[in-house]
Amino acid sequence: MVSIHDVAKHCNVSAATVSKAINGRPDISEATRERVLQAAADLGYLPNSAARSLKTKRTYNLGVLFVDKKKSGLTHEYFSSVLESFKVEAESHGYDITFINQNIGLQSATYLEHCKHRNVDGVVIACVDFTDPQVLELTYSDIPLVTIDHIFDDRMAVLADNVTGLRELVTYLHGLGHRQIAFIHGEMTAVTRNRLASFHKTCEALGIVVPDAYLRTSEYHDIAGCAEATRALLTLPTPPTAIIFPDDFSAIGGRGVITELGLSIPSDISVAGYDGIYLASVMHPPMTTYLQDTKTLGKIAAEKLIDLIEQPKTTIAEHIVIPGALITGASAASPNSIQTNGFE
Amino acid sequence: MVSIHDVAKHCNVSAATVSKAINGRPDISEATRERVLQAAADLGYLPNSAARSLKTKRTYNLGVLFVDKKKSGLTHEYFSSVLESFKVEAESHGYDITFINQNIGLQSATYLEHCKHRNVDGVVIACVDFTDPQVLELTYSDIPLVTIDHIFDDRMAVLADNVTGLRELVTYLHGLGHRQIAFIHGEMTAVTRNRLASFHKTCEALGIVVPDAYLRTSEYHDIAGCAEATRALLTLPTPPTAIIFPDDFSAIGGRGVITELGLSIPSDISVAGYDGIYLASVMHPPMTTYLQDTKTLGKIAAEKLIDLIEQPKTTIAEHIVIPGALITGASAASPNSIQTNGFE
DNA sequence: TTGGATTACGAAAACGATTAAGTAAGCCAA
DNA sequence: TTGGCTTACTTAATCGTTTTCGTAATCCAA
Repeated sequence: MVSIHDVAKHCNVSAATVSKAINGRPDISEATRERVLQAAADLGYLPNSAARSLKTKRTYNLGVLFVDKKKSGLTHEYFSSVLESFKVEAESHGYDITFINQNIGLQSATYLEHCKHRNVDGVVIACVDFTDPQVLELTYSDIPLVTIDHIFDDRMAVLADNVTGLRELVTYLHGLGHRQIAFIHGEMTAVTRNRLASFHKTCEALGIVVPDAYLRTSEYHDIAGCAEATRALLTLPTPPTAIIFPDDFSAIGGRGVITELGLSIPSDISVAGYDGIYLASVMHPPMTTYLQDTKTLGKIAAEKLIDLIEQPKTTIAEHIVIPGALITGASAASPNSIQTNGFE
Repeated sequence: MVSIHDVAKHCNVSAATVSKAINGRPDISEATRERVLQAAADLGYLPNSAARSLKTKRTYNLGVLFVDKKKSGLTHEYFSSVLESFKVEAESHGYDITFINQNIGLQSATYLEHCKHRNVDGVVIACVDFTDPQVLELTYSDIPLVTIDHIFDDRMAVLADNVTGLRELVTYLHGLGHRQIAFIHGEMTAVTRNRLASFHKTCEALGIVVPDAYLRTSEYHDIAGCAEATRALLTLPTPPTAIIFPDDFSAIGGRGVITELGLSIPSDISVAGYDGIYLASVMHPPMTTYLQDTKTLGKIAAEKLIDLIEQPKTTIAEHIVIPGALITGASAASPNSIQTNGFE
């Protein structure tokens, strides 16, 4: 391990001078700066991040907190896509990414304790159970923080545009001729509330009547749950002609039940998902869905978090909504006469 | 920030005593240990990892290096699944995970330099281009290291059992009656060489003749490439009755072409993938594939890496092969007479 | 020539921990 | 009573940086 002192000795200067040269400080002559930098390169000097952050209180490490109900972890397609983009952006600003967990060494700790122990400069929170006391503790702390798809009053938040998403989906289905639209929504979170409100508002505006039985809950990413909810909808006296699922992934369950009951998509029933994950585009027929712009979501989250860290005075906590895009796949089409005759 | 000195003052002992109490050192009385621990808890003391690792040269951080050709990053389903399991295991041993990149702050650096700068205790390498000079530099260093699905002579390696995988797939297809089996394999890596060798060996043992035209290359995870290769196979004078794709994901491309040409799976042609990702099970018809045990792969990789770190003297670099399992989906069936009549 | 700026550097303290070495107190045996 | 062990601490150095402050040298204006 070659330290700053080795470089100093090699140049006949003090360690302080080396530090200044490396960090681009002004009170040093151009000649010595070059001499020092050359020596550092020759000796293979690398700054020790532990020593540096012990002094400066800055680690250039960003914590990532992600815990979903289904324990998908990194295999969650929507999240891993957001995270990948977050990571790329963070790295371009000189930050590294580390995962937050509930350990300090072999002892268990809260998320906040873990963050303090590791001295992360900031934290991004996504997809967690936002009612978890440990998550709340973290959001009440003074660590710079960005939440994804959730708003904590005065905290920075980056959100997918769920209101527009549901409006566009419903409007599109309505345009195809559907008047009996069911909505299987995820468990009650901020995201779900927005989607649900937008669903109702859009239906009302379009004059679509939504029977209570057309609304069902099934956890996000829960294939079995979505299958069950779909089965319930299809066995109603007047089943819907179109179903909107909680997300593309759980749609697998819903579509499975439809096929199993001998119905075909979209001639017998139309379906739509949410998220626009890759999977949705390769299903047969491809999913009509609302694409969430995960790339932008992750990038903006990183940018904003770094703003909070580097310009705390002038950065105000915003709630940034990232637009998505309607993807019209063949899973939705005009309802046939048999399907619609019992209604309207 | 409450430090060890604050706790010391609060207990009227020295900082050294606090450190010993916290770290379970023997030369301290049970009474003071308890007093110190209580005070630490009361004051909300948390050890500062930067200070600690500056002294001890141990960070309890594990670096993860993953860069695939397609820049999938975390969205790579196979890898993210391995990593998730790696992460869970590492955390249970008190280690955190951090990603390795080519930056030190805003300056660019090699992977090795990044590791040294951050003082990671060990590194896991997966899916990278193992001919990349920077990856080689890393493997020639003295950092504890585990590679996944690749062998660097004297380094620890954890590998999926590609030999058994291909043997089982070929044997299964042969058992269904196939004698014209094509293999679209990925770019030439250690993994590919193993699969290819096993493919040839098994075919030979079963008396299957493999025309050169039945072997094609298409990069892993490359849907378009796999589509093209499949198209080439299907336009041969005597097309194969079964095709093995590089992986489940790129199989999407191959299956697309088959459908596009008006053929149906498996009545006209059988297909098999590799990996056993979730996607494979939800395709219609579900993929016959070889499931890689990503969970075990990740877990063992973490265990072995930690062994290397904690018991360097007694841990020998092994090449551990993790068995997978044949998944028989409806994408493969007995070839019909039309398909086979031109041959055998 | 004097003295106030400016420039370029060094000395030393500090960050928060760990740990080798030193020591005071207590105990016990001879 | 003496001296050798233990036990339970403390002292002080150290890890590799950063940063404040001090200072010698140079310059320039009066």
